[in-house]
Amino acid sequence: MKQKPTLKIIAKELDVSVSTVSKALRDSKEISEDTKQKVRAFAKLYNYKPNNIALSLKNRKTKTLGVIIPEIVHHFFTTVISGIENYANQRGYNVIVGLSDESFDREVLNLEMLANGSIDGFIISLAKETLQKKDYHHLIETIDQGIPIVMFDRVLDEISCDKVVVDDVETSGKAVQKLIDSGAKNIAIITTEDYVSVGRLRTEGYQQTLVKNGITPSENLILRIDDQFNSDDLLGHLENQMDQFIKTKQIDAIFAVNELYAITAMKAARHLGFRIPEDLQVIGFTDGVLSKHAYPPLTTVSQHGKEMGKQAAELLIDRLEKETDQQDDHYRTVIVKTDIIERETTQAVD
Amino acid sequence: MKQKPTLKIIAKELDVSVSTVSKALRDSKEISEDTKQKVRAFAKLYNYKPNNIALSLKNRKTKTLGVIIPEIVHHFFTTVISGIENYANQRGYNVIVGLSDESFDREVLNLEMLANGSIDGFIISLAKETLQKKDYHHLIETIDQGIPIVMFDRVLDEISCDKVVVDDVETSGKAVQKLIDSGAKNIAIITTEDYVSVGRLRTEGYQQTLVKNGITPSENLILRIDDQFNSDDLLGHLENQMDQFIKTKQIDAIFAVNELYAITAMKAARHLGFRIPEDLQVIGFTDGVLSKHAYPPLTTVSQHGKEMGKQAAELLIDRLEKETDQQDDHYRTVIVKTDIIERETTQAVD
DNA sequence: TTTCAACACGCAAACGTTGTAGTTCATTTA
DNA sequence: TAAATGAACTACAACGTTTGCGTGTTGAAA
Repeated sequence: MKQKPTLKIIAKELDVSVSTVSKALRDSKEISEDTKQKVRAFAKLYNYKPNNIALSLKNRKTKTLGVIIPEIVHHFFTTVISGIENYANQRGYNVIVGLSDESFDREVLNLEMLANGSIDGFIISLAKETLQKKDYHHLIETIDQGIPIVMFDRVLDEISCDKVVVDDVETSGKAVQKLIDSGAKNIAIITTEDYVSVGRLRTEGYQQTLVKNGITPSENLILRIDDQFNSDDLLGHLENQMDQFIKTKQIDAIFAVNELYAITAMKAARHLGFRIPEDLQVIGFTDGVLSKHAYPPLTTVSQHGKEMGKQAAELLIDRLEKETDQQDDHYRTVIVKTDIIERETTQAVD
Repeated sequence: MKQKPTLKIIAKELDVSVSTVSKALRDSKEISEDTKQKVRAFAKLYNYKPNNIALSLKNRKTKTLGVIIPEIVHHFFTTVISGIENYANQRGYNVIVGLSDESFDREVLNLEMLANGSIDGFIISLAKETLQKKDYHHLIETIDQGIPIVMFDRVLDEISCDKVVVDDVETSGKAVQKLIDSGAKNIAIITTEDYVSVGRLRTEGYQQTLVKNGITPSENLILRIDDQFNSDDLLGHLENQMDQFIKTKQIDAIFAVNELYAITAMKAARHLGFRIPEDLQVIGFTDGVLSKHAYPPLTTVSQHGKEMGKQAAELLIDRLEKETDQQDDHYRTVIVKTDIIERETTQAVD
């Protein structure tokens, strides 16, 4: 086990000073061509690579991004991560992931752990519990310390920082319009409780679009799922709620606020004897593996997670690298566009 | 924007030396109770937290694990990550993820970037390209430098290090046996090219089990998918191959080496008019979201990714923390158990 | 009064870098 | 020939910590 060479070791070996070695490797003109050659040869031979930690300490920047998400076994979030990683790597940054598990405390913990010098900035999507508690002190403190934050997907109007989102109300508008155009008359929405901003916004888009088409939205057709974070039998619970809902209402289309809800609703509907899309059309928000491979393949709106990740990383790194850190005022919110991916749970519009 | 307090700042403010502050905070008995009180109060007030980078430099350990995987939009790998994160956090470690994208070069790059002081050890699942090239110099060099590696899932016999795996041959044996017990006579396997060790091993298990049951394995019933890493229309390509295969053979059961293959095979079979499981039984390796929500829900063998992640992290941290780093000899390989999760693509055995 | 612990603290080095400010020596210039 | 120039290098400080050791002040024992 040969240990990592340092400047000091090379210096001793070559009988020059540490600074000479450092300068030689950085091709300073203070050093003679001769010496440079020697140093470079030696460095290559022993595979010298500067120690990142030492550099971080010296430069007061780590070239590392902290990404904090509620869940990692999750198609959308991983897509975003892959967008972040890709872009960040291109610009020479690494990525540390922290998982909040939808828990406020773990989110705070992660933020604090990483804020102590380990990273230069954060990309975060908030935990449900945080949204519910409305306790944002950790975010504010972090920003106060001069560590920039970029929020994505689950964002907060109350906090001023860069953000990357999808236009939730417009997008669900699109989806609902599609349903209407395909002949649906009684469109239900399956959504989350209102404290999840994206759920609320999507519900809003649903209602607005109905109104725009001369349909009066009825609370009756809104199913708000209370998913209690980690209920043991989440799936069964979900299916029950949907079953009850579909059975008792007179509906011919469902707009679901995420993939799981859409799939589960379809399952319940199928058990109840509905044919899809003939008797019941379905559109889901968020395009994941499930949708593509569902039976029948689910029409969804795609959030382009990879693009969101890329945008978030770009926003963050740009901010980190602009020297004049005085103009912290004008934060940007980038809205990434969405698309409806038509598969087989909707009727063709004629 | 108040900047992060350092020992130096506290020291100046309190008009004592830096060492006094440090010692006070670490509750050294060299410091008077009085001074300690003062320092602690001040530190709390200004929310002092020691700088991780400085600590890393001083202690020559970062308390950070590097995890390198081929892909992150992937149920199994994310499950493993969540197992790693959970356990690592408990023991005070952070996790940096690197994505190889199944590419050898990116794997090497990631390893090198992180090996320069950023992390204390690696947990890695090899890229397909690495497996194919059989070029392992980066792994060997890393270990040589004293940075421990734990491999999981896609591992290498040639490299001695800690490993976490599933007993692939035994497990697929179990699956095939289940198929036989449920009355299948002509069991096909859909697997990868042999350079992917897990594919090869699972094929082996398949063959052995057939033999054990007095059935002669036929090359004819083995479909080896050449998935060319990132073919554009991977899915269509896959479905075609499967369609051809199923159409031309006389089979009543399929054992697929991963979830995607299983799902796609089912899709193809359904189009060909097979009823599942009556005409064709299917078992997949790896239990993910797809399997659970497939139609019909897919019987699979579960790899318990979370447990694998936990084991890998434990192996790594234990090695990092045992001081006498002399006994590098006896590396451990932990085999995590698998289970067959029966859903609706197999017949009950009577 | 002298001596000596005990106490409470400061100094300096170290981790691996880099950049600024010297230092040395030989060569050119007036 | 003395002074100025410049090339090629070294020393030092700093980034934020921790820690072994040194040191000045006490109060008490001799």
